Amino acid sequence: MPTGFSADEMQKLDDMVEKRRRIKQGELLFSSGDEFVSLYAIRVGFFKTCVSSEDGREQVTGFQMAGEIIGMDGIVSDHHNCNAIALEDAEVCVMPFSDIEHLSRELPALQRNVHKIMSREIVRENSVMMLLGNMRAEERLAAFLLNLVQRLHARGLSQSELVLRMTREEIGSYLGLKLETVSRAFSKFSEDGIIEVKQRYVRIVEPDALKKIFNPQTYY
Amino acid sequence: MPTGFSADEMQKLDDMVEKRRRIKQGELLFSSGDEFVSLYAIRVGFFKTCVSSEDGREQVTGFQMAGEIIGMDGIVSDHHNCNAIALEDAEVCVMPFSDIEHLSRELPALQRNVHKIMSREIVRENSVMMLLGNMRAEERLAAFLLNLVQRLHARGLSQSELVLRMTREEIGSYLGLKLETVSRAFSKFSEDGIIEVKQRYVRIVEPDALKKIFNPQTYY
DNA sequence: TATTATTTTTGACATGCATCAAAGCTATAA
DNA sequence: TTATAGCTTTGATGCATGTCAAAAATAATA
Repeated sequence: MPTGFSADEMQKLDDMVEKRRRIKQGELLFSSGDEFVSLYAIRVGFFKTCVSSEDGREQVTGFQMAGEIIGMDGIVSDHHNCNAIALEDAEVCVMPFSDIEHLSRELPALQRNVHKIMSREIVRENSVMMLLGNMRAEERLAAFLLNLVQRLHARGLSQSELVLRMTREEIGSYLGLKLETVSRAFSKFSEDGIIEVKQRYVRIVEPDALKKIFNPQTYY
Repeated sequence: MPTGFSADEMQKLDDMVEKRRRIKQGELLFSSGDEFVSLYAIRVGFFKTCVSSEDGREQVTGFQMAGEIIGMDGIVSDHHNCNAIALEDAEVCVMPFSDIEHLSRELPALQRNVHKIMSREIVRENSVMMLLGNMRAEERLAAFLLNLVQRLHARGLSQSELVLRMTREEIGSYLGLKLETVSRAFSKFSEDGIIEVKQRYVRIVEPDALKKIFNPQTYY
């Protein structure tokens, strides 16, 4: 959240985000069909969002970490359109959307922020579409790992080490691959000395090699 | 746009959308990297939006028709993040985003509308992710055709006949398929008597059969 | 009209990933 | 410790879609 607010304005923002909610690993923050009331700012923990078709196929649409906002899918129809599941014990700020709308009429900086957050999600989904539509398995996994460490690094964590919060199956669902294919791609990267993997722990040994796989052209 | 505005408010809305722009077939409304200034409401015509990776692969991220809003990808970074290309001669309303933000502070109904439009785009992209991640070629094409006629029907056009504004290759790019695969799926549907195809013209003979292909479970 | 370019269709073949299966590993509980 | 369940790895095989190629249909241009 940007700064530049007066004390009074800060107070109103604080009031809006005062309510907290804890979600244990495996529990739902919201699910498809729930009435939409609030956006959620993740304080601690890690989530996945997923949609499922009527015949039971599931698509993970994103992984969200601390500092990210979740729930914008619900605005259009006043009902949530996906499930949000905690991949580890988590805590969120509950931000009633009517409060957000009300307050952002007074605070242009907040208004702008809300717009940017939604636009960022649209742009993110655009690049997932590129990934799903055009990339091969190893490119997808490289893109996924690079994106994860980049976001973790932006939160002050390592840019070379990470602990995956999700299973191979969930990664596969996000990347449009089967879990076996994800596992094989991990093994391949490991054999090639690009990463070290031990279950959920991953260390990126050769980030440039990963980037080259993700985007061959830049390194012709 | 919803109603319920006063005469004064309607005037402000009118002022905001007064500027028009014509785009000929094949021309760009905006392209990736352009400074973001305005959203565009399509008055007439048909667009595609696409992103391209540095090594030249292209992904069509959507097809937009009259009455739809385009350009929200630009908000997050103040620069557009995709290309918008007219698939037929088109005309749009230019809506400066600063005006939209300013006015939506006064008009809650407008504010709500802007939020819904962005949320709708997020939800749409979620279902494209499902399509790209989980569905097979014929399911994708069935979903695509059903979505198109549904949107055309909502505009007062036929729910069984349509003229495609895009090539097989563009359909394929949107659906994560090669043009040959799209062509084969069209032929298959045609052989099975589900649709009639003649180049860009398509008539849906058996909508239920299409829905069944799109979503087998509902019809077990 | 003839000519050229673009788009679409169809066939033959190749391949990347899915599927099926089994074993190994890890974590949790008894 | 042993037992159980869940997750991951690896191998063998199959299939849906990609690739390559050529012809047909259509549209654009001279």
